[in-house]
Amino acid sequence: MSEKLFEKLAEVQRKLAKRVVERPLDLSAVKTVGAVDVSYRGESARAAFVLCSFPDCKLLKHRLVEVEVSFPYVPTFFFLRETRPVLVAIGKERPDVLLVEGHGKTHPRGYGLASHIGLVLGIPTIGIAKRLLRDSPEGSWARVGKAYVSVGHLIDLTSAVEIVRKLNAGGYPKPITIADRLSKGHPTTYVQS
DNA sequence: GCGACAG
DNA sequence: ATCTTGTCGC
Repeated sequence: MSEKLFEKLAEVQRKLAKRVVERPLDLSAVKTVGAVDVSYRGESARAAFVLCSFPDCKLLKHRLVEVEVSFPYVPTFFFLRETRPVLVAIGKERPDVLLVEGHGKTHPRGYGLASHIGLVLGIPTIGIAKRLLRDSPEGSWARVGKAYVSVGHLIDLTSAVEIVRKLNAGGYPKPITIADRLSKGHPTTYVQS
């Protein structure tokens, strides 16, 4: 139906991918880690943001927002659907590094949601996903527990893996799990602060 | 039979 | 993701 539009958007992705910065991140300077995840209820998206201390991973802050869905889910164009809700949930928070549910460079065009959020906010981001997409660039991901980890922006795979390992809890990064439950409204599993 | 591209 | 059913693989 809109084959032309998606080819256009794919070209934009390939272009933006070139602006992604991949470099080591000094872990000793990381004091806070943020995480975002989104769930859906009909036409509204519920996005949760959580802020945790690092490396002890204590919940410092959390926020839940509701935003109207503005784009359908189209494989490899996932970022178009979740960018808005994610940005609203993050608000003015700027964690030292942000975990994003979705891919970073492990995307057929090297530019998934995690990279997009990192580029837009200008902060280090890490992509965390449960499955790989077809045609993922070779060596662009690493498995930590059940999670596929990839570079979002302003970090390299080695640093990303190091961070995710320290946050691993039951096979998935704890901050993401908390954000996931928060977005789905499971009060008892995240209530604290 | 119905199919498998993040969520 | 969400719904939903039974169950497991080409």
